[in-house]
Amino acid sequence: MVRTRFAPSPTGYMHIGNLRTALYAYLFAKRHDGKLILRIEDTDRKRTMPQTIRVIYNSLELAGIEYDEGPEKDGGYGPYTQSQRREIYNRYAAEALEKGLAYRCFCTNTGEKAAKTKVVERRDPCRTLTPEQVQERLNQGQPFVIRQRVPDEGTSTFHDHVFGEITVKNSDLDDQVLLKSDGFPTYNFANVIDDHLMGITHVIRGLEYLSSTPKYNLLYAGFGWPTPEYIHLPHITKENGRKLSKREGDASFEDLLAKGYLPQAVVNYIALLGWNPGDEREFFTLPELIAAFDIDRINKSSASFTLVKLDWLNSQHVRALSPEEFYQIALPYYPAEAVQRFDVAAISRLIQSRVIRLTDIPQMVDFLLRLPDFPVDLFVHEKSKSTIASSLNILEQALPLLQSLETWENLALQEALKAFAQQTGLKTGTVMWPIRIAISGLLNTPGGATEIAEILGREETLRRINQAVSCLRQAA
RNA sequence: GCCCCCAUCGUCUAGCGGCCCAGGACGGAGCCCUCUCAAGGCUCAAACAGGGGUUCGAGUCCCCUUGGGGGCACCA
Repeated sequence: MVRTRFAPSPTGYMHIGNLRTALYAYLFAKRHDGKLILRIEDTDRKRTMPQTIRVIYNSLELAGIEYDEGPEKDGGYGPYTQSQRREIYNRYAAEALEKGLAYRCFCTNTGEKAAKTKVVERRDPCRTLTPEQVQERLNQGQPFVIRQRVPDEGTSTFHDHVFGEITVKNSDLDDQVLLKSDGFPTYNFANVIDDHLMGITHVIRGLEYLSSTPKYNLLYAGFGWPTPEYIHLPHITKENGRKLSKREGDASFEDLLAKGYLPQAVVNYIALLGWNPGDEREFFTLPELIAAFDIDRINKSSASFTLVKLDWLNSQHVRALSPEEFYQIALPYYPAEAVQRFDVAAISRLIQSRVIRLTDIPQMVDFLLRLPDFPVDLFVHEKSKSTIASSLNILEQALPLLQSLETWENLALQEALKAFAQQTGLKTGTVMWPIRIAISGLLNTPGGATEIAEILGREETLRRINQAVSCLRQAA
C-alpha cells in the first residue's frame, strides 16, 4: 500500500511550490490506490502561526486535494500534528542516545557562530565528552541539545526517483541537531520518526531536503528501519529565475484565485511545471492527472512560473465549463446593476469564450451599463467599408427597420439586417459595423452587433442608435 | 569556503546514440474565416551554454569551463 504525505508547516500562506508538492503526493498516492497523509509540522514555536492551519485546509480543499488521514481525520497513525507527538520524539531521542546514534551537546549558539564566520564545524566538540563529563554538566543543569553522531568514515549512497543515485562522503555531513534545547524535535529528526511510524512508503518533498537525506538514512539505519522511496522535486522559480518566497509576496494559491483564476486551472498549470504526461496533452482535469501521473516523468531542472501560460490554461478551463456552471461562477463578478437590468445568463453565454480571468468580467460588461464616450471616427473602418457617411445612412435606415421587428432576438435581428444589407447591396459588415459601434461605443466587443442588441433590449438599442445618429449628423 | 544538484526556442517542455539540418504548447508575427473581438484553421520567426573527448555516428555517454539552484540553523 502506497502511503505518501504532505507535511507543511503552518507559517503563512501556501505558495504554489508547496501546493505542487501536495498535488504530486496526492496524484502519486491516488494513482497507486494509496493514501495521502496530512501532517502538520509545527515544531518551530517561534514561526508557527496556528491560525494559518486553516489556510492549508482551505487551499487543499479548493485544489481538490483530498487527504485520507490528518489532524481531524484519524487513520490510526496519529496524532498528525507534531507538537502533539513530543513524547514519541523523546522516546526515540533516548533510544538514539543509548544506541550511540546521537549525543548531548552543551555548546551555545554554535550555529549562529558558524553561519557568521562561514567556517562550518561538522563535528561538535561535545561529541567526545565522556559519560562522566556529560553527567557532570547534566548535574549542573546545563541546557543541551541532542545531535546526531554521523560516522567520520565512509560514504552514503541513496537513490532518488528524480535525481538518480547520489553519493556523499560521511565526513561532509554535519552532526545536525535532533532535539532542541526547548525539548522540541527539529524537522531533521521528526520527519524520520514520523515517516517511519506513519508507514510512509514514498517521501515526496522539495529539493532542499536532498542534501540532508543521507543523514536521515543514517538514522533509519541506526534504528533498524527501512528507508522510504525518495522523490525530491525541483524548485519552482519566478520569472527572473529567483526562488519563490513568502516574504516577497509571491504567487500564493489564494492570490491566484483572487486574481480570477479557476482552481482547476491553477492545479493543471502547476502539475505541468516539472512534469509532463509523455504525450502532447496539456489540458487536464484532476482525475485525468491522476490517471496520467508518473514520477518517472518528473523533470530534474527547475521551472519558472509564468502567468501567460496560466492565462491560456485558465481560458481553456473557463470554456470547458458548462454554460450553467460558468454562469454560476461568473455571477459574483457582475456589477449589481448588470444583474438587475440584464439577463446575465445570456451575457454569460456571450462572454464565456472570451473570458481569460474571471476578474475580466466587470470591465467586459461595463459598456452595457454605460455607453462610453467615444470618438465619432470609431465608425470609420476600412475592412468593413464603413465611413461616417455610410454609418449615418445605415443607422437612419436601420432605425425604422428595427423598430418594426416582431421579435427582439439575436437570430431575428441578424436575418433582418442581413436581408437589409442584401437589398441595399451592402456587405454585412458595412451594416453591422456602425450598429455595433453605436450601441457599444467600443472598437471591440464580446459579441456581434445583434447579440449585443439582444442583451440591451429594443428600447436601449434604439436609444443608443438615435444618439449615434445625432452625433453623426453633427460630424457630417 | 566546502558539499550536492541542474543546464534544449523568451517560457513550459518532447528527446533516454542513428527516426532530430531537434517535435509540441504558451507567447509573438502573418494569413484565412468572420457582424468587431475571442474562438477555430493554416503559415512563419525562435533553442541543443562553451570546449574537449568516447563512437562509424552525440541534444542524447564521459570530462572540464561557464552559468544557475540547493545545502552546510536549536527553520522547515
